[in-house]
Amino acid sequence: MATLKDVAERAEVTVTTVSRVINNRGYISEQTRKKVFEVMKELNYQPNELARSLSKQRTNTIGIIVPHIVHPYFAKLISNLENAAANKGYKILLCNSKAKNEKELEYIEMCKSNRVSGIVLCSRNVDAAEMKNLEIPVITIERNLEAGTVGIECDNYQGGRLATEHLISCGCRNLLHISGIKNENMPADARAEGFTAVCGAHGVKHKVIQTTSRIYSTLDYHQYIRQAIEEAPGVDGIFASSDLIAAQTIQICAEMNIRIPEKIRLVGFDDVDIAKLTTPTITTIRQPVREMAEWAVEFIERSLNGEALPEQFKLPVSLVKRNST
Amino acid sequence: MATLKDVAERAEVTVTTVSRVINNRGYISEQTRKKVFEVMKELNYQPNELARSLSKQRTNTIGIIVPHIVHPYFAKLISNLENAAANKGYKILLCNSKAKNEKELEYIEMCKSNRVSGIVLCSRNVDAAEMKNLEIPVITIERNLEAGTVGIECDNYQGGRLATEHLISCGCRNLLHISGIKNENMPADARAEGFTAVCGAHGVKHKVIQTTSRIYSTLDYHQYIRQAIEEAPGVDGIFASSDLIAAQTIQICAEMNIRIPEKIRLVGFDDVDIAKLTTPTITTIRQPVREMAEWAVEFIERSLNGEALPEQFKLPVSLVKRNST
DNA sequence: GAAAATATGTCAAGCGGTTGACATACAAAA
DNA sequence: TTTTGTATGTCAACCGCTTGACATATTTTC
Repeated sequence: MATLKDVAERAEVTVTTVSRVINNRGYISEQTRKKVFEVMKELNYQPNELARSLSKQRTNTIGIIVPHIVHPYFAKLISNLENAAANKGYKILLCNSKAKNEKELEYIEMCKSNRVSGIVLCSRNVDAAEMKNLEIPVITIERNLEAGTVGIECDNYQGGRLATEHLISCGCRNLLHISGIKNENMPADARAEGFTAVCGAHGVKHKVIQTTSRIYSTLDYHQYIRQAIEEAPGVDGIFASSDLIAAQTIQICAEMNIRIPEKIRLVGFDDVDIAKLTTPTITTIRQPVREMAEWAVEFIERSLNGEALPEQFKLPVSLVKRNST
Repeated sequence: MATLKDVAERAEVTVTTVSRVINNRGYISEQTRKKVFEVMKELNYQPNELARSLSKQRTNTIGIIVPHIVHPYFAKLISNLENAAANKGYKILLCNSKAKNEKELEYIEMCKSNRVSGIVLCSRNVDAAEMKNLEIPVITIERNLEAGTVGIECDNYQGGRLATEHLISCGCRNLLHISGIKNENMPADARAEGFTAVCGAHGVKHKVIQTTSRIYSTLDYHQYIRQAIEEAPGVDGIFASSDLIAAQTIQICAEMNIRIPEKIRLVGFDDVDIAKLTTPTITTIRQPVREMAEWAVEFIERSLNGEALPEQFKLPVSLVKRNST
């Protein structure tokens, strides 16, 4: 492959001049600039980003660590992060931790080795202590981590409230909340709190059920949902902690011959594509994923500029009414 | 951050020795090795991959270019590619071309600048000529490209045949195929050919309908599917060219009060998660995505070793029976 | 006891760009 | 006429690591 030097020789200038053209520094005549660009095209030259990064001591790479890629929420998140990053000239190093602690750590090391500008951590929490001497900004999304990282999350509590209030306003009086993973100290736990609070305030019968991390790793909640419904006779409203769970709930209800929304009303969470692909479509709480992604990239940039960052950054959610309620 | 030199000084050896330890080259006593590792841990040292790559002239990075990330097929593909890559020590540079030609080209340049070991191109075809002087192995997945790249695809023709034969064996006599993008010369076109061939052989009434790339960019086929069904009265079997289209077909049928599988039997393509999340679940043609991803990585490695590669590599598909037929 | 294997060290070039310091032109402005 | 601004060139260090060449020990092995 052509190098800076090749370009310089061919254009009959010095490497310094070519470098000036590429980096837009110092004085360069329009003529020289043109000539250099011509030669670059001729030689099919592409500056070696490795060398540049090494020299400049920065990479414009953002590492993303997620526990799943096919999970529609993370797919959406990744997509939005890639987009936000690309808009600011960053590229994405994608890591799938498969919700395993050791893989997560490995990937963090990997990101570090590659001198990423920042890490967006969407995977479950490794020991926060591990993060301490990282020397790289870490932004978490919907994860608790504390140790000097920025935590971006949506207003989960409010989301729980909105969903529950909506169910109650639809006439439901016996609610079930199928929640995310137990014992993981996740921001999403607040969804259950919002749920419980509203049910309590309205004096509505309610029950919260939590999945295990074993289920999370396969993303197959069916058996679990069936059991939950069977053990909650008379339920007339379900608040699922993700659209994925909600979609599976629709299937179980179909199997059990329970009509949605006639017999049971259902609200999901996330507002990912799948909420629009089921029959009926899913009423859900919309996470502002695009904004969350944009802020993640923004915070990485700010951190690089030495600006102070918030410990926590919470974005508002909203209810999207569809056909499951 | 700590450097090789720091480690060497602290361990009271030379950088050469440390490098030998890290790269497992030459003679090193167990004692020295241990000492070096200790110091590395002490200093929280991570070798700078940029410098390594620059020096070694190879990166262990694979660029993936897809037209969509949230599309379940690509999400699955990305996930499998990441996994196959990680198993062989490669990392992933993720690029979302949004099905736009210019973005695709940009990303190819970007991959080149970053000296990726290879590019897995799942996006639509840029001008093949652009690929010629790339000096980087390019593997396409389900795309035609010719110009010295390896094309991995599943047996689309056979897939079309399997789906159609299945529908006919279920008793269907009036078939509709809702196909992928028109005028793009994609391997997936063979699905329609298989469909037509089998229908012809059985003397079954049939019709093929093609979507436009405008629809592909939003992934919302609803209107289009509705129109297709309305314009094909008496249809009793639909072969959709993706599970995503099949899922939307289920919704449209529900709206139109057409029961699946009683009135219309439906077969999808891909076998992605969504096929299991709809009601009814979708009978589909399974693409061996894992194998395709593994071969993609394998071919990149072989190319790096100077081994000759096939022009085309076709993998077998299979029918997965679910509840939509 | 000599050859071979093992275990380090020394030195320095190279990977491909970036960048600061400094020199040298020539033009336009004061 | 002197400044100042513009446009390049020259030189070389530096980013952090790899690697080949060569030297020098100490152990093993035959």
